[in-house]
Amino acid sequence: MQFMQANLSRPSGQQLAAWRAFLTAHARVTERLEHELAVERNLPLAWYDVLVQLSEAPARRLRMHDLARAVLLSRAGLTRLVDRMTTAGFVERTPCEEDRRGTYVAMTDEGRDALANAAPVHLRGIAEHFSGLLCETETAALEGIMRRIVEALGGR
Amino acid sequence: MQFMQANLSRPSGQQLAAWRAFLTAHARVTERLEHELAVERNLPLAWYDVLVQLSEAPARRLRMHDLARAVLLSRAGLTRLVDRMTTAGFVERTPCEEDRRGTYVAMTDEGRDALANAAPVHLRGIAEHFSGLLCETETAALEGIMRRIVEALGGR
DNA sequence: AAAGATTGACTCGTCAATCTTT
DNA sequence: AAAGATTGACGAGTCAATCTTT
Repeated sequence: MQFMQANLSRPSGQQLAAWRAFLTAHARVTERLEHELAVERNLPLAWYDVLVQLSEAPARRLRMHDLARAVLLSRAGLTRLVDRMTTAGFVERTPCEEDRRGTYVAMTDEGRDALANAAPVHLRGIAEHFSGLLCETETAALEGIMRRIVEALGGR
Repeated sequence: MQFMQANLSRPSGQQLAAWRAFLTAHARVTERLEHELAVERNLPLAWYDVLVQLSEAPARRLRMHDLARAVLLSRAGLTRLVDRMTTAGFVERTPCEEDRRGTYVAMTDEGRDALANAAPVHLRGIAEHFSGLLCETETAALEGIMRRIVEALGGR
């Protein structure tokens, strides 16, 4: 049955084309969304992402470790990002009473406002450059494929 | 007919889920491929990308401007990248005779060898973490969707 | 010893300004 | 004046080492 086996170590031309299209689409869309948010609301996408994660967390706060996982950033990288966002007044650190090794990052009211202000721009961008281009079937199929890829990598 | 219109400025929950899955899948797959190439061949993905672009170009060379477009990097960023790759002996700059403002970047034999050495690792990674997880129909559908997205953004 | 977080040194990429050629 | 490319100053992220708490 060897002849029926897909080649596991060499993507076909068609498969490579899909891979490249995937990379290009991601790069173009994210750079566009990044640009729109920067120009219209003066907010980096990474900041927006942090604010979203905090807004969805219980009590609007998360520990550094959990926040780092959520935003796909190393712990060291997140420390710097939170430094900047603290200076800007969007978040604040509070010591973690039950485990004093930890630190909570909590969204301030100012951070809440910044998120509310930026969300329409970002959501409009997603609709315009991504989800608005797919029909319902495609959206569902795409999500399934992407989840499968994440899970195959041990997607926590 | 207003009630039949999709909401163009607010993605639905399903659409947002697809968007997030897309972002996560991209981040996880590229970080894995980057890591495999770094560990097994000591080659950054950006270097690999430059070598691939040059290998596909006529006479194995491209002008900085065209190379920058191909690898999704600013011109300034590419200047630094080519500096490093020149030091490593993988590419070399040659002045452009017909338009002396320009500079050609050409792949050296050493660069050719590095690419040949790294390609199996990278292609195996793509097969294992991406294309091997999709059936033929899905691959074609995905490519179509991604191309549509790129084109909607004015996909040069 | 191990986990959570931070810091220092370093790498990489970007913007704005500059230089050369057209 | 405009295009191609490079440079300086800077912003941002990573690794390894460090500090504190468990």
